[in-house]
Amino acid sequence: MTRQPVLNIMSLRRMKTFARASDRQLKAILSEITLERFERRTTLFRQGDPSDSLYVLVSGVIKLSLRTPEGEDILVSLISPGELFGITSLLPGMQRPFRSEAFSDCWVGRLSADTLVSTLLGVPFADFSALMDGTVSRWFGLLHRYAHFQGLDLQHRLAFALLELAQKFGAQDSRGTLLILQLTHEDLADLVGASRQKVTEHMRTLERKALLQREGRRLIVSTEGLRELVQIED
Amino acid sequence: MTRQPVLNIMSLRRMKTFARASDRQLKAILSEITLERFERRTTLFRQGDPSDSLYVLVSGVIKLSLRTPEGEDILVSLISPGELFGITSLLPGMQRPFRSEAFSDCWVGRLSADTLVSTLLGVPFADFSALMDGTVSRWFGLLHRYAHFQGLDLQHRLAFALLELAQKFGAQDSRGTLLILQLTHEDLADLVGASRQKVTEHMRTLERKALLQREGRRLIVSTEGLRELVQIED
DNA sequence: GCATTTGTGTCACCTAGGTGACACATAGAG
DNA sequence: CTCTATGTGTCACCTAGGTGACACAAATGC
Repeated sequence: MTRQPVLNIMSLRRMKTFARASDRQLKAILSEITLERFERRTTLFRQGDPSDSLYVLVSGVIKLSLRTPEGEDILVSLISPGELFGITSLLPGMQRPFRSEAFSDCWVGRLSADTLVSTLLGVPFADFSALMDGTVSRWFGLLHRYAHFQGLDLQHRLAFALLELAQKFGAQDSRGTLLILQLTHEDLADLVGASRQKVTEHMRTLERKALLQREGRRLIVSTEGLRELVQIED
Repeated sequence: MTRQPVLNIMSLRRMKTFARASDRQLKAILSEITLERFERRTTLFRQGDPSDSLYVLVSGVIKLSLRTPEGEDILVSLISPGELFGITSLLPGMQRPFRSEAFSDCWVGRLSADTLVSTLLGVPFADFSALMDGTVSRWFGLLHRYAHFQGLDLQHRLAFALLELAQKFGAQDSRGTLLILQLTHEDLADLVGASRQKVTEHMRTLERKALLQREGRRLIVSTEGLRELVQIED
């Protein structure tokens, strides 16, 4: 087993996140970081774990990935030394969206998101976290969507997109969820990354399956039906 | 033209981002928000504009989209009332990554990211912004990558991925940029969303085009060459 | 109200890329 | 040094989905 690396003020300051911090702040942070070693191929956390702590990669490479219900693997990102990861811990009450595994032998520092934020900004974590939630969490949501879309066929991408839209722009209606939005098939195509024609075709088959009806150009979707469709393999 | 909507403490507090704020904070923010009207199909900002201000959608729907070099449109997100958008203004020195356009007639509040952060958190914007940059900006980068990957063929996705890796894990070498990373074709496939076999094939053609050489299982990429390859249509 | 533009439905055709199968190379483990 | 795992190269085949083309429907402007 390799010797534990030194983690001091100097080495912290070389990392982008800590470049601007004062010696006092870094000292405080250092005292809260736990160094841990992970051998190649061991996992740090898995999808669905509570997102409690934040990690700093000291040495090695970390792989963030996603396992689809179909058993396909999606490599979301490779983390290089100096980067922070496990960032969902900055948002309130999140679960880990990705699996994290040591791509090579790694040394990793672990600290609480709270410590980081309150030390660097001197602000209650809850306030910070709420602001993140109101702003930047959308990026995360979109990232999540795109990553999941990898290797889904059009049918399923469409179903997911419709569910998302129903959630955001849906009004309850006796026949299902009414989308208060005039989307053309072209818009949907741009959203799911497909051609206008194929979207038309698949929308018709969804209609035939009664997961979808139309009233003029307004859509009424059956959220239960769609959810069932996409969760068959979940 | 529709009557200008009222924007007051009550209406702000119904929005997720402002739910926790005090009356004093909201009052301060209100005094800094400028209400603007955008008719359907007009654009608020376009890709590449400086990311100076932050927007709150008061009514209507906003569309965030991306125009690929190939002329394809990618619909990244639809924003519903109450949401903040133009969030890149929270990161230092960003440009707008997406085009923003009124999908229906909209009322939009505009304020500076600085105002929001210093009012809600009472922290210098630069500090906040630096922390965001060190943490959450990765989400943004990934989102950007996935969005751009939409409708690119494997060849180009691979090229982009290799450039990204070269940037992150590359060491300068007489023959090009050496990747200090033992990636299998399977890993690359998981990264670009393709099958192992096709990745092998395309890697070989990249080798034949001399954009890539191998030394055992290490890769040496020609960043210039790859950049040229992907920018042909840029 | 009519004319023009914008959206929908449905073809037939074509190609990028998925899949399975196998031979060969290589690299760790013992 | 050898054996087994894992990775690479390359087939032939198949299918989801892109593309162009056109008819019809529905909005929208005037």
